[in-house]
Order: sequence, then structure tokens, then C-alpha cells
Amino acid sequence: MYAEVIIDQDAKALDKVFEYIVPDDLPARVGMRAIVPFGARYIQGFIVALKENCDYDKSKLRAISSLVEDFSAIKPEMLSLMKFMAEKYHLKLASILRLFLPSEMREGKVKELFITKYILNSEADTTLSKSAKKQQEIVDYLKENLSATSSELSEKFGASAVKALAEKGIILKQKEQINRTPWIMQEGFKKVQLNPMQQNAVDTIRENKTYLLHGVTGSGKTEVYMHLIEKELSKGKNAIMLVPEISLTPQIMANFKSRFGDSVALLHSGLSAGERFDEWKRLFSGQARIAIGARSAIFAPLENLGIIIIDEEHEQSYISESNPRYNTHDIATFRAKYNACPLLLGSATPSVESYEKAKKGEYTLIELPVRANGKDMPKIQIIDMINELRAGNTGIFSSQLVSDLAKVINDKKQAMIFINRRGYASFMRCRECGYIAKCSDCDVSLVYHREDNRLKCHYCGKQFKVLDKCPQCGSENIKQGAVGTEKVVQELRNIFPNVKVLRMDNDTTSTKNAHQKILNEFKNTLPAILVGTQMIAKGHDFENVVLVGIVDADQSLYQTDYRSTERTFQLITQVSGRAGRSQDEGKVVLQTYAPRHYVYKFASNYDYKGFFKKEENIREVASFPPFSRIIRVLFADTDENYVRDLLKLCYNNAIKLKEKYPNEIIYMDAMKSPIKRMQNKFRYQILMRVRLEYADEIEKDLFEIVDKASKNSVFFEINPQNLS
DNA sequence: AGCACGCCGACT
DNA sequence: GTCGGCGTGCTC
Repeated sequence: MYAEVIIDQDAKALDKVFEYIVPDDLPARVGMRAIVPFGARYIQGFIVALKENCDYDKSKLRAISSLVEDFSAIKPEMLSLMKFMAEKYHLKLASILRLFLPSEMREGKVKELFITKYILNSEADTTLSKSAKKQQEIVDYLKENLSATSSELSEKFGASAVKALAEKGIILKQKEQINRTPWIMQEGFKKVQLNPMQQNAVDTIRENKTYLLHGVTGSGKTEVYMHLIEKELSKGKNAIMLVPEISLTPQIMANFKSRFGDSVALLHSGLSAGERFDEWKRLFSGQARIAIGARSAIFAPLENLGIIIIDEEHEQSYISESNPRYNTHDIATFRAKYNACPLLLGSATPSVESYEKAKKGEYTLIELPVRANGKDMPKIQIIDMINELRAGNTGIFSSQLVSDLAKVINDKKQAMIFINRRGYASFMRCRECGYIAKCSDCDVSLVYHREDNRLKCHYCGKQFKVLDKCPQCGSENIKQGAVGTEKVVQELRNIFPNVKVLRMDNDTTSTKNAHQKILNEFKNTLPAILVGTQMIAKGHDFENVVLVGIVDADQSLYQTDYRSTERTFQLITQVSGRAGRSQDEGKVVLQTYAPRHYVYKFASNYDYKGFFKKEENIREVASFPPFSRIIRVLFADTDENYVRDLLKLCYNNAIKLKEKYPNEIIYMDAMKSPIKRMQNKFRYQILMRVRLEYADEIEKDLFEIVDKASKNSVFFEINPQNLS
């Protein structure tokens, strides 16, 4: 018997199958980890196939030395998934397999998945010498209790006595798989009665299809998820539910725990490596049957899936941006298909990509158009900041926002101020007329680069001189810049010196429980103002928040990628949902320098469909995804000359694709990456935008060209989230 | 990734 | 003369 083995090393030269002889007495099975001789040393590998014949030169074959565990850590589904991912993302096999195992099991670490128990050997003579007191105690103990775990015995009577008895054959080792605990619904949670629309959603979602659940904020999507999971569990199936990391708040986790008890495994960033492994183990052994977690939970070692749910499906965090790069939607689609189960994507603001698929019939659209509590969404008032400027207000806050804040404080209520600041890119804007510097070729905003004092397009690499005069109105008051959280807090304290102002952003939440601390303090203070970034946008329901201020909404609008408008819409909708959660009517004040931009019109009316239609049209006309595909090949290495040469070589070959696909390649160029150096690696890239019809073929050709030229240092990205 | 083999410079 | 620099190539 021969085995195909993938060496557990993340190197391109080793990214292939190696063949080994399986010794006759070795109980090797597909999916097991094995130790194999490799060159001059022994290393770990994964057995991905077993076969009767070998393809490699027989005389050169060596034999597997040993197995790491006596079970298959990689299940058949995951091996298929590995092939799928390798093909789709052009990733190394070993780097994919590593995603499937918790870090505790990585690189030689052997983990017990079974409890070792001891029982008395009924055939052995149990008479012991009088001096062996401890051993006698163990025998008596086992007579009483029939079996005990090895750790229990060692702890009570000492490891040496256990060992001695085992050697004499008086007690026997037994490996017992961790018991599958039946799913028991826990008491102590109130089962919510679904409204007819929710019930309809639950009833509809049962086929092996992808469903897009478009439910407005507060429409009770989570209840639908819970009912669906319950339904599948009662059929004996298992479930995966993905949520953005940020929504894995303690309250939400407690909710699921009380509802599903021990059958739920929660995978969140707060777990230590050991805890993470324990949860993995519970899923692997069938003890836990629901995996809830952020992106990587899609790789949960569950079989027999009954449903996969992706909540807030539009969230960026579902796309892995560091290698191995993958898109959770693709993985979920694969697993749902493999398990012949439904895939449910839920969102109040679906991504344009997903909604487009629903429109084309690829996904089945289900809508929850009303809030479960029957309340309207808070009213959104758009404030034209250019008018404020003209009126002589050069501050951060509009007079409307200041007076609304004053009222909130007077009423002893709370407000949230949301600052839309993502990344460090900043754009150049005319303070008089609101003009934004844009690329002449790409219709995306230019980014100001301080080092060389130039404006650059992150899509095509084209550079422009910094403007000293607005080309639209001639004003010289044109600057680049964004407002920071600190500045907002400072100004609030100036205006309202006696009011508690809390700040929540990356800087203030770096320590472990800072997050919760700030939220608790906010919750217990009346009146109070919470200032924050994306972080405060979701999940937290404070019943006393009656006002939400969005300062500088344009920040995400003028970021340099085609998804920025979409993101702005999503953000406004999400942030607005924070106001007026209880009996009081809420209000949102949205400040912008571009009040007539379509995104504000649609967002302020909560008109997702209208927004989608407009956005879809723009993308189609401009040939951006989902009507095209963006391919980015990133070259990164510590040796700048090496990467530059590599880029040149690849580009010179890739340019020939233009002849092969004259009408399919919309755009193609090579350039330095916007962030030229990262982690001591110099970064260059080839950027392409191609039509969908031949996108797969072009991608494949590109893979081939790059593979031929390089041993390493190359990463591929499809429709990247950002181009840094 | 590691490790061996291999062909040119300054050292006991 | 040789110890060792790391370039190139291979590992089933």
C-alpha cells in the first residue's frame, strides 16, 4: 500500500504530493497525520490518499515512520475543500490544511482526543504483595467504580502505582471516545413566538440552496437563525453560524449558551489556544453540534451539516486579507453543497454582489421588511456642512447637532457620536465647494501621500500634483485631512464641560476588558456621550441613546475603492439602528460635505432597493464587480531588486494575455503597491480588471505565468477589499 | 523549509 | 594547501 502525503511545510517547492510506502502493520487512513522521513530529517505530513500502486520511482520510495494520532484529523469533506481552495485561490496545500486544525495541534503537537480509562482485567490475578499499598487501593477503587480515567488515578494514587499495575496486566487501558452528549434544550430562556414573516422564512429555508435574508435592522433575524438551527438539530444534523467578530459580545454568547447549552461551541478571539482546541475537539467528537464564531469557524470540523448561516453577510471581515486569502462565502457555498444543506446569508444591507445574485435567481431572496417591535427606524437628518462653513461655522459640529446634543443632555439621555475613519488614507477636499480630487482614469478618489507630497490613485497607480486651487470653484481653501476621535472628544468637552464624554476606538480598547469597561460606564451614566469608530456601530443596544451623530460621513465614501459607496450606505444604516431602541423616538444627524450624493438620499430613507438599483447601474456602466473581476497579484519580498525584476518578468509575459483576450481585459498594469513596504517586505503588484466571461481562464493563465517565474513571494487576490 | 553538494576567497 | 562563503537543487 502506498500513501500520498502532503508535507506540512509552507514552501512552494514542497507544494505537491509525495508518495510513501505504508508498512503493512501501520493502520494508516486517509486524513491522518503522519511522520515521514524527508531528506535528512523526519517531518509531519498529511495522508491525503491511499492506493495500491505508486507513480513515483519505486526504488526511491521510503516508508511512513509513524502516525501522529490514531484518527483522521482531516475529514474527507475537508480534503475536497482543500482541493477546491487550492484551485480557486492558488494557495499552497499545506497552508490550507493548517487552517483546518487548531494551532494547538500544529507542528508535532499531539493532542489526545480520547480519554484513556483503566478497568480491572477480569482474567488477571489481583493478589498483590502486602507492600504494594497504593496498588491495592487502585484495585479496590476500580472494583467499586469499574473504571476511572488515567489522570484521575494518577492524581489520587500516584502515577507510578498506575504504571506498575498496567505493566503487570492487572489493569487495562481503554481508549474511550469522548461521549456524544445528546442535545438537550436548556431551561431558562423564553422561546419567542415568531411573527408570520419570520415563520415563513423558517419554513422556506430547507433546500440545498443559498438564501439571502434581507431583514431590516431589528426585524428579528437572530430568532430566525435560532429556530432554523433548532430545526436542524432535531433532525440530527449540525450547524455552523458565522457572525462578525465584533458581534461576539458576552451578551450574545450568553444568549446562545442558555439556548443551546453545551451543544454550542463558541469560537471567538478571546479564547486561548488551549480553549480553542477544546472547542474544536468538542465539535470534532460530536459533543458540540453548533459552531458559532467569526470567519475561521467556517472550517469547523462538523460533519452532517444541516445549515450554514452567515450573519451580516456584507461584512468585510468575511474576506481574509492576509494569507492564506479566502472568501468565507466561497467556503460556505462549497460546504453547503457538499452537505446538501441550505446556506443562509443574512443582512439588513446585503452586499451588492449578493443582492445581484439574488436578483439573477442564483440566490433565493427572503425579506423581513418590518421591525419586530413595530417601531419605525429613527429619522435621519442630513446636514450640509458646506452651508455651515459659509455660515461661518468652521468647527466639527453643525449647529443642528450641537443643539440636539444640548437637548439630549438636558433630558438626561444619551448620545453617540460616530466617526467614520477607516484606514489612514486621506483625500483632498475643497472646503468651499466640497470638490474631491479624483483620478482622471478611474473615477475613484485620490489619496494624498505625505512622503512625496503627491496624490495617487490606488487603482491604476497614476500620480497627480497636489492641488493648490480647487479646479471647480477656484478656492485655495483645499486641504487634505480627516477628523480624529480625540479631536471630537476635545471639542465636545469644550462645548459641554460638565457632561461625561467617553471615547472608544483602537487606542482606548487595546487592553483586554477595556471594551466592556467603557460600555458599562456609558450604560451607567446619564447623561453621557460616547464617541467612537466602527466599533460602536453594532450590537450594543442602549435604551437611553436617543441621538446619533455621524461626523464626516464622507470618509468612507471617498475611499479609493469601488465598494466605498456601498460601505457608506451600510454604515449609516447600521449606526442609525443605535438610536431609539426603546420607547423614545430616536434621531440621527448626518453631517456631510456632499449632501446631494445619492447614497445619503437612499440611506436617509432606508431605501436599500433604491440604493441597490443605482449602485448596480453605476457598477455595470463602469465595469466594476460584480460585472467584472479585479485580479491583483502582489509581489512581496525583503529583496527589492528581486521583486522588481520578478514583477517586470511576470508583467512582460502577462501583457501578452492582452493579445489572447483583446476584449476581455479592461485594464492591466504593473506598479508599486500603495504601501510600498510592509513587514520589511517591498511590495509591487500587477492589477487587472477583466470581464466575467473569461475571468477564470485569464486567472489560470496568469497563475501559470507567475508560477513559472517565481519560487515564492507571490500572492493572488480576487476583488480585494483594499489595495494597500 | 532545511540540508547537501559545490565551486571561489583569506587563513591556521 | 584547506576552512567556509552561501548559490543551486532536491527531498517521495
